[in-house]
Amino acid sequence: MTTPPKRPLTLRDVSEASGVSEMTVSRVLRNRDDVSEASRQKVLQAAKRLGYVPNKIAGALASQRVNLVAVIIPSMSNMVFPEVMTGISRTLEDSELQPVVGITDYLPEKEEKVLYEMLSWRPSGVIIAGLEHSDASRAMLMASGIPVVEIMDTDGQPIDSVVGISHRAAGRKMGEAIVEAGYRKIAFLGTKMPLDHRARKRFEGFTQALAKAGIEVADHEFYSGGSALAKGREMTEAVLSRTNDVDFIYYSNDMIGAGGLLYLLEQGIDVPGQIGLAGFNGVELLQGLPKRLATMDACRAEIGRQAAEIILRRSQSGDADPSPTRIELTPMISPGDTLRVADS
Amino acid sequence: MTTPPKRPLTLRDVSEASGVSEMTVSRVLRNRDDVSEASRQKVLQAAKRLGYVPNKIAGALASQRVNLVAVIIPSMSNMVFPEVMTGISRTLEDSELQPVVGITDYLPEKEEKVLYEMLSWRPSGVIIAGLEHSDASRAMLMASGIPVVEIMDTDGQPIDSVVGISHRAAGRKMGEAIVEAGYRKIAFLGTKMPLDHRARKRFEGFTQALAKAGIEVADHEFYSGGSALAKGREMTEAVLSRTNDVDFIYYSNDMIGAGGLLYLLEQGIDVPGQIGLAGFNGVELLQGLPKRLATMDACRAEIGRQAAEIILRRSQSGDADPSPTRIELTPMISPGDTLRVADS
DNA sequence: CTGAAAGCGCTAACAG
DNA sequence: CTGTTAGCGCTTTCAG
Repeated sequence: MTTPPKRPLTLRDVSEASGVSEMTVSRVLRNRDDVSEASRQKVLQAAKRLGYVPNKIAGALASQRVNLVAVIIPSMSNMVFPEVMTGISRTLEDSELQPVVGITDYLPEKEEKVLYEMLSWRPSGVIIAGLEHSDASRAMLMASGIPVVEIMDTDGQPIDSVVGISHRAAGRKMGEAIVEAGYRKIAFLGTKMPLDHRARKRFEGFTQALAKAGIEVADHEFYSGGSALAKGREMTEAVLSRTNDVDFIYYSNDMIGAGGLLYLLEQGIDVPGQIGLAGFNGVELLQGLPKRLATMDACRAEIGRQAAEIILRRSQSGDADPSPTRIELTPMISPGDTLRVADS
Repeated sequence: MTTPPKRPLTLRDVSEASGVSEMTVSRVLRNRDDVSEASRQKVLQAAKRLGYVPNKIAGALASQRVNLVAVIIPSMSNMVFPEVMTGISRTLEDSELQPVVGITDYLPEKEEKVLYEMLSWRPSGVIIAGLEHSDASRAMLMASGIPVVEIMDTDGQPIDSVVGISHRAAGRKMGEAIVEAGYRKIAFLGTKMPLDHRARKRFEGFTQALAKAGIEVADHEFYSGGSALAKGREMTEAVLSRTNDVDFIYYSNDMIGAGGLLYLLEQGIDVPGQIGLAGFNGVELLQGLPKRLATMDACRAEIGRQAAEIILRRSQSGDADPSPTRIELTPMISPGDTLRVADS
């Protein structure tokens, strides 16, 4: 609160201002209880008066401890990862650990770069989306010697721990439900993202389920970029004008599904009587649509929570090379109003 | 790539493995060009072989330079800040600087905590949303001695630089356009967020514009939490059932506006003939709705871009106490399909 | 309960 | 172009 300093304040400044040794100042500022109340007050007062903010860089170097958790995700603009983040933040909130986010845009090279950058800060753990990484990334993670939790997906070989759902199974399950409900001419609309492995796996599981019932995907279309809602609309129109008698459309995410739903209702098409619809994710947005789109909850917040929990546990309990954790959550179908209930 | 080390690797390890001095290794790893090609190759090879990742903690402490930009925003789940982030990331992308995000949930205490946390890492600059901060936060920012850019809002006294729009003017402008278009019984629906100062300022500007035309807000309602789309729907229904002959609804954000639009269309109400609508933000989502909601672009990406630009400029050019920058962008109204064009 | 000494792993600033 | 010498600001450790 005195005159703005050119040089940031140090412990020494607080020490001098309070007449207490640097060491004791350090103790007070770290909330250790082996300090007399008198010293504590003197220090706290001086620190506040000066506007001292500790230098974590120095602290971290000296203590070899960094209370940061690197969270590496593909995107922040599609509703799914923000929810994962919420789960992570909530559980880390009242611990020492703090999440730091890196975005990869679904690009392996960028993932590698971001990972390198993050690891160079020596975080206490890494939470990273997906099981597919470049060799270099895998090597870095293995060499880092810190807990690694791969999230979202369980279809593959984890490096260390993993928390997620089987997207293959999710796609299969939805495919089965659709077939069971009696739909037969089924189209698929999704993202043109060769690097979105989870969407791909859902598609694989889906076609597999149809195949088992002797059905082939009647039509499909992939998009990239632009407003997902608008794309869902356009693609739905395109498919319907191209292929006759489509009676179901499976969308790879809720947002394009919502676009399709709006389009069909506008056209006066009976949903789910004439055409059934389903998406994926269980986004909150769906609550506000004219009809609730059938979907499947991807357990996003829960995945975040559990992943953070693992890092937390490990960073506390000595971290004595515990065995990797594997958590596979089971997403449920919400039929909403756009998927006929199977007669049974 | 050798056996996983218990202790993280250091420069010294690379030095020994490559037979080059620590100092030269350091130079190579920082891409300095005052190293012979021979040494460079030896070092690079050894580093890659060992899987060495530099320790930025130590580097930062030694060099007194941290290439991090603290970005402090209220939320990540409402479409507006992710876009700001995109603007920031894009312009920082090919520089040394890296954004690190902190979330405040619109809570001043949390802002204070996050800010303290961030500043303790001694970043190269701070980009922070809004002009309203606790005294302690302002003090920290002023004492930090690093460039500070307050974003989104220009209605107030900045600490240092500022990039944004006048939300008061934005509300006023929309109010004027609505009145000019001939609407007279006007309702307002918004968030119940005493701490969302920008929404409040828009509301103030809005009522002010109406007042100038001798009009009072006919009805209003505020919500908090839940799916914005669903809330927009509910609130719109509530207002219409409570107040007769409302001919315009101004929503404090596009998401609830979209909910209202869907509801009105479902009810077979003529938009904008019988009731006009407008939101705020210019979110991409609107492209997929049955009608394009009238809105006003908040210039989110541009704000992010310019803010980052300021930090970048300052951190490069010696940072010789340059005068604060002030950038006020001017948002334009997009009438879309839900605001009658003024007869003129 | 308090303090002194010795680094943490790296880079600035010099000297070769 | 390369190496040496001092720290960066804090915490650990060990004596009081």
